[in-house]
Amino acid sequence: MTNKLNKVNLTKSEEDYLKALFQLLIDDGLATVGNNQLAEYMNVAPASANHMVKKLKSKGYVVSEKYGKLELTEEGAAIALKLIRRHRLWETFLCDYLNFTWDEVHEVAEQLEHIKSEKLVDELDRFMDFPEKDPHGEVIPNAKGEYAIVPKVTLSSLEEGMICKLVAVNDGSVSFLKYVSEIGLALSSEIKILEVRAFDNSIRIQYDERSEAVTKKFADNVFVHVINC
Amino acid sequence: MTNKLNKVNLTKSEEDYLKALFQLLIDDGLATVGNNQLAEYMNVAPASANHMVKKLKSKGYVVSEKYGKLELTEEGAAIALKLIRRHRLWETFLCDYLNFTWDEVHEVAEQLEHIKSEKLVDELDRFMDFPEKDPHGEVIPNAKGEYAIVPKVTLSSLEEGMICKLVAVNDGSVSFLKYVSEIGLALSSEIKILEVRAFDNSIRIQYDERSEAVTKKFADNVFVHVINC
DNA sequence: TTAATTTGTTAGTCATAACTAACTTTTTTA
DNA sequence: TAAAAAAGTTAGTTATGACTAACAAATTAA
Repeated sequence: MTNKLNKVNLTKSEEDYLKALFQLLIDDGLATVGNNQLAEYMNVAPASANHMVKKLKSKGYVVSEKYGKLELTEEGAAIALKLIRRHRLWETFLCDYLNFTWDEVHEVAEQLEHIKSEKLVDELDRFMDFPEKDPHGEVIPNAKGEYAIVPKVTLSSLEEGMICKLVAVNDGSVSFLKYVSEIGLALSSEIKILEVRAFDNSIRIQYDERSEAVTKKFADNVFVHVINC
Repeated sequence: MTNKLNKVNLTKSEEDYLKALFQLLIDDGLATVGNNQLAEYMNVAPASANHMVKKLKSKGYVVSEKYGKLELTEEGAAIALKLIRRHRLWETFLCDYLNFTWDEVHEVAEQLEHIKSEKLVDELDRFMDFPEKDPHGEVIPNAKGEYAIVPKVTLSSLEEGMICKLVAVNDGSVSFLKYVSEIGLALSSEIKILEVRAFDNSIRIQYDERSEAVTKKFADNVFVHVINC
């Protein structure tokens, strides 16, 4: 009630930051997100992100202590979810009705998601008969911001031929994290299971333009969303 | 060729000004447009318009002498036409597919027309099977910026029951212009012909919430686009 | 044709949102 | 645990596009 006025007319930038923070925190399943991480994700200098975080804190969308990690308030998360809903609905529209390909939609949807009109997006949703997933397989939140959380599964639980997306990595083991980045894996990497060796449960995966064999222990600590099976 | 780089990435504001100037010059059929007129149309202070005009001149979209009237270059007009095309296509889409009403479309189309993607608008055009007019009866320019110019007719040439839009007034007679504004008529006013009196050719017109009787001489100097007959 | 009005311009300010550079705090690691 | 590295912050600059206030030129009217 007190911050109803604040909600009106967020700038495109404010919206982008809230969405980015949401993606880092919830969608990519990271436990903590810091200022520099947000800056890197947004492709801006740390000072720029810091400035915006201050602003979003003063407006009640972000919470953090000085030198501490960032969190979204309920209001902040609600806005981010609204943007994600719009983004995914537009992507679906572009692919299904306007002959856009998988790789062309993102840039345009990034612009379309900022159009201010509740009616526009809800009518678009109705026009397409309330699709549940976007062209990348991501779940589209409904008008209330509700969406089915696709449970994260470990890479080790998949079978040959399945395709998945890396959404998180377990624990704070430095050597493990180093290993992950050294072999070129990153959040959002798309991974295909080429082969599961029965005798030791090691698996051969393909991602980007390379393939790599990893142990079960490694795969136990990699969380993915299944895209295709 | 030399200003190909300039063409890339106009800001939303630059686009808005070019479109406004086009509307004033060509669409509304005014002979000359000055800085303050542009400012008023854009709802900004004269200084703001002046500043932007300078910028657009330096980029080769506008031509004018100091203290002189404003004109668009071919490049400037082409950009304006592109925006008008986008605007009218989106308005058509909103009305025909997303259940928007006549009066709801404008504000949203104002936002949508700035989305940067040639493919988006051309595919939208194809999806709707290349509509020729928008919901307000305005002609939609094609992908090359070509459009049929609806000839301007005088108010005096219309018959009872016809509805039209005021798009221009003739000559520079001050008393006439004062008369026009004193009875509450303005550019874009929507006028219905209530009655044409045969004995002196005077006509009774209705617009906004009022009706007024005007002489043939008056009606000879008012140019309109016919909306409905 | 001079005075008044309108129109156009310039100068300086403000907010947004980016930047670099310098600095402080926290975390890591040697 | 002390030094190095990483992470976060602050201060000051830049560009865009608004604004007001003051002023100059052009047009209109007395």
